[in-house]
Amino acid sequence: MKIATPSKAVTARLHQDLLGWFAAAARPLPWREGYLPYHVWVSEIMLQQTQMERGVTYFRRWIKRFPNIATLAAASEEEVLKEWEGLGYYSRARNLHAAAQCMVRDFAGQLPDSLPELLKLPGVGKYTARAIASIAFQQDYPVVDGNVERLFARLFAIDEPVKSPAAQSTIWALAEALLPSGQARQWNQALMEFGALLCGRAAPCCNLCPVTDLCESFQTGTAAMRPVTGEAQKGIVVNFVVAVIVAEQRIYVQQRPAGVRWASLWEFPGGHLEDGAPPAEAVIRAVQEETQFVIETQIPLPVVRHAYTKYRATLYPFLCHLPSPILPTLHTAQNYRWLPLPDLERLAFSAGHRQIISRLSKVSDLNRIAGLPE
DNA sequence: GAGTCGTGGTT
DNA sequence: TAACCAAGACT
Repeated sequence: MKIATPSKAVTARLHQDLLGWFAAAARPLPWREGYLPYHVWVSEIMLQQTQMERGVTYFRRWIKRFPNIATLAAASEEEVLKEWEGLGYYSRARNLHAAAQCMVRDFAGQLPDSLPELLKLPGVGKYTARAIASIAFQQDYPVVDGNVERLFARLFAIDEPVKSPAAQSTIWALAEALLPSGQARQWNQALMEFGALLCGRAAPCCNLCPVTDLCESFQTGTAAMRPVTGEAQKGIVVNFVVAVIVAEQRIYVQQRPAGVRWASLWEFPGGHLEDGAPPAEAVIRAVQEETQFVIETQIPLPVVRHAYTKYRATLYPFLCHLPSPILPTLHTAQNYRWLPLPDLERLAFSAGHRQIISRLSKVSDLNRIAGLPE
């Protein structure tokens, strides 16, 4: 598709109205208080595929725990993942950690300020590198995120899927052409903020929009049909059995290996549950295969639903214990621990397993079996 | 370049 | 409820 470069008059109107709107309506986000490069970088990584409100919550906690690049670089991976717990896409946290160590090693503990150097950092791609260069360092680079895609799809009536290579090429070219030199920090944020607050996905606030006279979708009544998206993806239903094994008042947890989903996070053992198979029997087999423990009793715990990426999982957790009074030792490459229930708070679990833990404290049988106070 | 990487909110 | 998706990156 071919979209004409906006005229000088249209460009000037957009600059005036969107920058003016942003000056009045910008949310007071924490990283906007001083635009410290470290703050801008962390916020951009956290906000990837993440809603603003959650991002801000995690950001405040993160900055308290890791106030600067040096403290982040010096932290352990386990500490980093614990701070990230619940936010998802955990490679972002590992990349943040690795990039901080890279900055200490190669850039005197500072964020590099050139686009090519930023692009070399793990976890920093086309969007994030330009966001940091423009917002933190006030360099003239445009950004295209989901907000800009949606806003441009409406303003310029882009009628093919915005994620398609052709549309991406068009949108980036428009972003280049529209960028007001010397104002990239405010302009890029203005586009994204406008997309988030006024030109949202579900309900574009056209009645409040200052540029409806320039908006091709508004003029043709197609704003609600933009942006065009690709094929819908169906969720895949999966079921798992999970064993909370208690012995000598401690609970068995193991660390997931590198390179898999939830890498380096902690979990309870278990396995896939075949359709129609009895969960109480499956959990015995799954635990024996994974740990060689032979579980003696299984008490069903509340079922947990956990959706992640394209999967919709149902977890069938069981409270289990071992016949032997001695904590078994494992000879596996996998890291594992036997811990009292309160100590599980210090480890990072996936959201599904964290849900199981949060319900454990309410299970009186656990208190009895584990010998904890009722 | 299509698939994969989480999670909670919204519709 | 099932599907969509929110300041994407990586393979």
